[in-house]
Amino acid sequence: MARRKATLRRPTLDDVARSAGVSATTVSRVLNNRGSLSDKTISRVHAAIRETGYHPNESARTLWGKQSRLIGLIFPTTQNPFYGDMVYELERELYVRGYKCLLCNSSNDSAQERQFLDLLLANQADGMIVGSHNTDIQTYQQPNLPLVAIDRITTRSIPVVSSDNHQGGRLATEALWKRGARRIGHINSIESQAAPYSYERRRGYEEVLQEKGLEPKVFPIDWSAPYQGKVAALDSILEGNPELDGLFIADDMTASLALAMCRQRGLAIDIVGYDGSDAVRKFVPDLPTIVQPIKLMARKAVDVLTREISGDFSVAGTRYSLPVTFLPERTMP
Amino acid sequence: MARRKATLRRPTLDDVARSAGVSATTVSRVLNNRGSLSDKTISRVHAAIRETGYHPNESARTLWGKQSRLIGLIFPTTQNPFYGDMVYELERELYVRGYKCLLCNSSNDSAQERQFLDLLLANQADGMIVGSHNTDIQTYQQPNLPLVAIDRITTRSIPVVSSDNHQGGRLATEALWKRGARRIGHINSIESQAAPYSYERRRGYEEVLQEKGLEPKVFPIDWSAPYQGKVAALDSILEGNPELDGLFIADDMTASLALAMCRQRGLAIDIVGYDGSDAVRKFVPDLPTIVQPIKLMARKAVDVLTREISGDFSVAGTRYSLPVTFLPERTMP
DNA sequence: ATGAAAGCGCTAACAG
DNA sequence: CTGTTAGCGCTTTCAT
Repeated sequence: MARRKATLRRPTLDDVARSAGVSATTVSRVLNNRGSLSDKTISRVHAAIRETGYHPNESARTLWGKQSRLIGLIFPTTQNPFYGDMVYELERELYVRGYKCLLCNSSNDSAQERQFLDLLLANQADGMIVGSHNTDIQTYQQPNLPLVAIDRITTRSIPVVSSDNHQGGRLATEALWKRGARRIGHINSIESQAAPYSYERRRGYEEVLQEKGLEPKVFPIDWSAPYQGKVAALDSILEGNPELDGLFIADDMTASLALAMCRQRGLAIDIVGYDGSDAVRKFVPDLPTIVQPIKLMARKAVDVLTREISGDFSVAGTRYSLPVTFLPERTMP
Repeated sequence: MARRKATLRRPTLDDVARSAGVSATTVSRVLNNRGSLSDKTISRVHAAIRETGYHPNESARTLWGKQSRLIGLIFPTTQNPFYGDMVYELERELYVRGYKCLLCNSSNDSAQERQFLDLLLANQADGMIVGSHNTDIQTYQQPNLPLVAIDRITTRSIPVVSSDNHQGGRLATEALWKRGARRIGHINSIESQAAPYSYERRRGYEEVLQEKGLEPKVFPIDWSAPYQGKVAALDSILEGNPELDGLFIADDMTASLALAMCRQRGLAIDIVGYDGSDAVRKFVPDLPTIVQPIKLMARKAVDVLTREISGDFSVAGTRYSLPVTFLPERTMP
């Protein structure tokens, strides 16, 4: 069997039509506000709709050939506040444009990611927004598949929306300089786990130091290390470089930890982080950081996606780099 | 028009059938592994599927009467780390059981929430998991609508999964006592914005103080106040009650702010928060807190939901209270 | 072991 | 202004 039990059957157009004493077509017309209808019919149909508790069946609509108005959101995990923010803004932006979101937490696992792709294709998704890690997936190459990448995926032909990482690196470093730091170090992820554009933050940092005639000092750290490991790594940096009076740390998580450590150890090192998610700003308001324009990025991503959906693929391969800002720590009065 | 342009048309069962030289029925059988097929046919169909780049159309399947395997997740916002965690765990748990998630950020707006309900009904969602705020929505009363609430909604007939708020209040207060505090205050939300079960945290707190023969001191705070307002409110509490040496604050966000303020002001007040989301533990590892078992709650919610989906509504109205734990601050070596 | 045909709920030509 | 009819892609009797 498998057929929905009759008792659970939801009312259909026909049910409404019968109840209103008109044809299904007429009901459909009322629902879609198409053609010309008499006021009497309209109100009768509306009454019948309310009576029967009718809800249009989107599957049938989609099947007929319309858009599904379904967008896949593929991100590592909403557990990460940055992605939590991004997914939130994307969903909001898509909602007002009449799209709904299928949430796909890929855990940065390429097998999982591939499964989601199939799933989305099978569900007739009109498009996808991807902020997941894997660059090597062929499936993304499907022609005519509306797709936008957030800060990842360097494949030509896929438009990318990201924050201006280079400018972010510059801003962070300049802020540290302006605030008086002269021995400014930079902590970033180890190469293997670097986001494709992460090195640009570093480039911004190095540029500014060069302009000031200072020596860059870059320290790679394993970002996925457990707490103890991170503390140890930071400790060795701090102890091995007692001259440091400023640190640009390319990730708020690590930056907040470093901030706490410096406090506890009585080190006067000025620290600037990166990301500026809502959570960081609330939980660690005393951490100066570079804020990514998450809302803007979401809006731009949706703009580009909808343009693709409407058949305009001229955006293919374009990269949109959105402006970041420096947010100083909040002072407690 | 409206019809998908021919060039964008995705391959259908018929396309595969033609390419494999069999009937659509046979292809369907291969896909669903039903009936008896010859090995030759099977492999030929598989080849054709690969060749044509075929993906089964879920809309058609759903339309035919099967389940949509779609679950609606209605939560205020994934921007909040607690919901970010919860939504992540729910999605993961549902995924392994073959369900997909439609993400609905309701912003605690009841109009928005109602719209999502319609949307989910229209999209043939098999069920919903709701962690949003509004208790007064009639639509949730739909009979035979598989629905589980997380920590909200007190309507009889809807099963609720929550953490053991009463026990959490007890644990927090007992921890403070054990760590030496004797003048223990409690900060909670003002009544109007209280989550339905939030008062239970307070009850736990009051109980323990009573057992110890101490006087409870409860301070209500506007949780949605902006930074400055919250600082002011906390300040007036701290200044007005200099005898305090312990504070149980029913929300990590406020707790972390209070922690920072006490530090800056040199006040030796032991603070315990509530929630223990992944983000808090990473950003504010030095905040002792009561950890809600988010993963467990997600699993339980999905358990209950799937039971409802399979027609077993005996869980209606049941409340599942899951155990919380006290997590001390991480010490920096 | 395979195919033909009917129908899920909806929409859009085409009539009237 | 409204109804009739066909068909979207798929699954399943019912034949063969």
